[in-house]
Amino acid sequence: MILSQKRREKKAVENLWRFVVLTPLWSPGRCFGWCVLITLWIKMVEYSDGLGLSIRGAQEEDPPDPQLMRLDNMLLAEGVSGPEKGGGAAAAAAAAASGGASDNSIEHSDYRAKLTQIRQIYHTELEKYEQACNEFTTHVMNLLREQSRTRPISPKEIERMVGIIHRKFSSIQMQLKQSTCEAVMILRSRFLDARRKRRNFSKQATEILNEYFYSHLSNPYPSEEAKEELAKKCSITVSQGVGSTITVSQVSNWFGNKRIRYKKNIGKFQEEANLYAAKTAVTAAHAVAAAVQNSQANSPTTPNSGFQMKDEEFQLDSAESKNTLLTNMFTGSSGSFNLPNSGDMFLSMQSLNGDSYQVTQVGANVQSQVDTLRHVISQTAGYSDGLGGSTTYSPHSLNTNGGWQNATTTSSVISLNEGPRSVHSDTSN
DNA sequence: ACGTATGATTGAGG
DNA sequence: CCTCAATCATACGT
Repeated sequence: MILSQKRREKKAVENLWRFVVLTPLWSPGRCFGWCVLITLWIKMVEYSDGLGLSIRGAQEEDPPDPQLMRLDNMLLAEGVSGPEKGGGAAAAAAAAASGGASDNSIEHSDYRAKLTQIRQIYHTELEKYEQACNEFTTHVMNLLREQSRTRPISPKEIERMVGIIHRKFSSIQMQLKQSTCEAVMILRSRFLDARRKRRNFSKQATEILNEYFYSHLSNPYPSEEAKEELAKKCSITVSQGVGSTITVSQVSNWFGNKRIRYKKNIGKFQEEANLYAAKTAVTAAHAVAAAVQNSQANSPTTPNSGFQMKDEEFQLDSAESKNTLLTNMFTGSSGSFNLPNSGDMFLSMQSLNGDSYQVTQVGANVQSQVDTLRHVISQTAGYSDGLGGSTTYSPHSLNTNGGWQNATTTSSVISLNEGPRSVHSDTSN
């Protein structure tokens, strides 16, 4: 019941929004229309007065309209009708006051720009109305003066006319203020309700986040610092996108969604996992290659014939080719990955269909790099090394086995618990 | 136009 | 506060 009502309200607001957006707020046509109306009306009053008729009562004093006060207050609060500081500083202040100070500044700059636009329109229109009011007043005064030659016109009558005109114009002003208020409210709802303007993160940002996720698949709970760093990295790398700074809470949201969705069906994400594992593997491979070359200088017995992997080779589209590539890479089909067996490791490789396994023995002298490479092999994630990541945030739901997900996975996860020392690959240094 | 992907929100539970 | 789970609302690809 409550929910449906909520939805109805939402719909109503949406409809209102649509209406207002589709209706030009301060169209010249509207202004002109009002002016024409007023002219006609004044002429009518004039005429009726000339005939000695009275088409309206003479209530002179307006009590201060509470609604107008409200509108004024709101406009003042929003920084629309405030003192005119250059560049809409009041609007900026309003924007800063309404949200986090410097959190998503780019969004707010957009908001500010729109607000200043509204503000400008408001002020120009207000000025125009003022001017029109004055013009009308003088015009009517002239008319009355002319009429005073033919008939006596009391000062009270003039005063009354002026009062009428001013009232009329103030009602128009109220219209303007109302429209402005509506526009501001809509602007707020559009810009401050993040849900309404959901934007996908940039490719690079998701890449970074995915990279972190898949390289910390065993415990994808970034600490606060890690989140901050990720957020920073994402917003830095997003140089070309139309400003989407990613906040820490967005990173949290992202990881929350990712965990849930990854867990929901791992199969769907295997390809992605492979991809990102490959990516980290490539970077690690470069490091390994460098290490190999270094070691080659020391020990010339190490062959280095075929390990000239380029990044572009991983830009293949089909998962199969990626997988074969990886397989080749690790089975050493090019006859290259023969490092001195300083640290023995048995890595099992699960191909994408999950049936055929290839076991290859890889020895590496760089433990951390091997740990990175491990993710290529265990794309379904080593949930088993829960004791990794000593600094990572430990969630409440982390069970004693160390896995962040319950044992509901259907896939045959190959656990490779290589030891207590699980160095998390940290590509960011 | 429709289905999927995805960021954000909500509410429960700790 | 956090996370998870469900859900919403929009983006985006077809």
